[in-house]
Amino acid sequence: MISIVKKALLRTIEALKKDGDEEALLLLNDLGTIDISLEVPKDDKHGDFATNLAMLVAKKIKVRPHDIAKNLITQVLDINKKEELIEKVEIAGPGFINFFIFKKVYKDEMFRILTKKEDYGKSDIGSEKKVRIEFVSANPTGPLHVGHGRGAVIGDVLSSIFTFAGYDVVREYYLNDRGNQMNILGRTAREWKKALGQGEKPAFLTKSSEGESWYKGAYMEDVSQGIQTNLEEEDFHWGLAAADVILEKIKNDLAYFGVKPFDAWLSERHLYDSGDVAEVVDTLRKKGLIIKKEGAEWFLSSEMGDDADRVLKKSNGEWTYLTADIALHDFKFQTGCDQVIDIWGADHHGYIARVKGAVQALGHDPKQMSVILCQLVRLMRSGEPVPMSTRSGEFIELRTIIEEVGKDVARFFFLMRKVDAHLDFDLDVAKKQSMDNPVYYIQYAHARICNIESVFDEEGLTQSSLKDILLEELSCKEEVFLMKKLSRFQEVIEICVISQEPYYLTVYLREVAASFHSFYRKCRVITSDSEKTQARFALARATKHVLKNGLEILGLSAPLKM
RNA sequence: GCGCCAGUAGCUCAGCUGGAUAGAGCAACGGAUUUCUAAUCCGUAGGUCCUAGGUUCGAAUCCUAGCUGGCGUACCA
Repeated sequence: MISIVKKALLRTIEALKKDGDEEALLLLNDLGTIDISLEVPKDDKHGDFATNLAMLVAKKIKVRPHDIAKNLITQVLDINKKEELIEKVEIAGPGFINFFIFKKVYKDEMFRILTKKEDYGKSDIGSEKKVRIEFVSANPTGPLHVGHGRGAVIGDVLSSIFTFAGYDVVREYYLNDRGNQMNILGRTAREWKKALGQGEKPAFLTKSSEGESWYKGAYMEDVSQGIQTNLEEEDFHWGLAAADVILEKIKNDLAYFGVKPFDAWLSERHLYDSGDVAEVVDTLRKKGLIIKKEGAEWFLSSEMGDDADRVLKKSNGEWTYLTADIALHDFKFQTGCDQVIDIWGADHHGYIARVKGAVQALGHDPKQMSVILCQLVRLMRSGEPVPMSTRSGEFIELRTIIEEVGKDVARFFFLMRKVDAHLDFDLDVAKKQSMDNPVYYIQYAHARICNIESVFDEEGLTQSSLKDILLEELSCKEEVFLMKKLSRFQEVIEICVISQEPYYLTVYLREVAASFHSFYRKCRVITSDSEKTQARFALARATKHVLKNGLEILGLSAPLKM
């Protein structure tokens, strides 16, 4: 929708260029550097779209904005009048250009919705492009908790949005399945097994264990029961066995949360076994980016924009996690994708510079890699934060939260703030069925439309074909507003892709629902006036498609009844 | 010390790349239901946009300094 107007503007500028107008040429040159911005004004007196183009250009070429705007709009009108797109253009305020679109354009868009249905809003901005999105990647040493939930939903929804926008998306999960934590996990599991054999709890739970690490969570009891490994086996094998059990649980919890299945499970252990790690270290060494110092091997990441060098190989001969992460990202780029997106918790932000530095050092374009940092989540109950720590085992599982408030509410809570905003997950609010909980508001709009449809059928009515629906029947403020709102769906999807931020879709769906509820109260759909009924019914059904497509992307149910 | 995120209505937060009179929900107050679902709608009230400077036609938005809160800054994972 918005792109149609933008194209009209660009065509106008092209036409100006052909006229050889000197001023226009200057303008055109500047437009190379200025991105044409078209916004939907808050006040509809300012038209359907507005641009501040003239003011931006005026600044550069020192001509009065008003003159530039005037020049532009005569051309715009000339060129676009016959297309029945732009009805009127005005100059307002300090130099805004306001565009008024023919109402028919919105009606056409409504018909497009009714024709395309579940495909409406799909975009081709991602066609021929491949993107890898890594998310969750929680260590297989414990169940998912609330913080993982946010990353899981953001990654899941972002993947869906990219898919909807035409991208070839690989959803991936990276598994830290080696290293010391596997030993600790294995040791913990075996102690549990031993203790349970004697009908006791393991000793490390009660006595203070100086210098020894354990996973103290109660879940380890169940985990160890699911393991059939011989007690004589070493810690690491116990660790792998335990990790398998835990990973199974993680997968179950993710499915329960409505996260679509992952396309790729990447294993840290595999990166070592395949020789990938040795290879990237070798490459970096050949480039002179690895030095020995204080008994360890350091990656000179400070030469690649990081603020310090980082250890790859510790003085005890073990590799750090960063080393495998470098190999991991090298692998991602080797698969030939256009974009690599990682979703991490905000507590990992110090990691970005060193991984990007390594990516660059290995000859890839760091601009093709982006890291989305999810700010941390604070779980609140009765106005108090609930304390959490994975190691000590004091935390609330994601599954518990979903059981308590429901999948839709839990997902929506994570989606209703921007990813970089701190989030308080208030359990008391989540359980209320009020406007603190807007997921119901959106779903209710959908359910209402479904109900209208069944009444429509019960009354024995049949839908007219689209060409017989009269635009004039949709003329009140609420109807027009809703039509305009619906027509922005695809644009919103594209904004979500560009900003890598699913949040805008939730805001948009809430606006669609609000526009619908206002329309519903003001305009009765099924009446004795059959032409009005047909027109309004078409509008309601179009609304349903947009709501349903949006809810589907967010992984929320679209109930027929509430 | 350094870095990241934040500070906007009583509460929770929007405010997109600098734009027109700073918005929404909750809470408060007043109204709407013989009607396709009131989990709804309409209205009223509510503001030192943390502070101080700066940039310009124009700043909640950008820059600088400071204050407050959260997180990070490991040869942890």
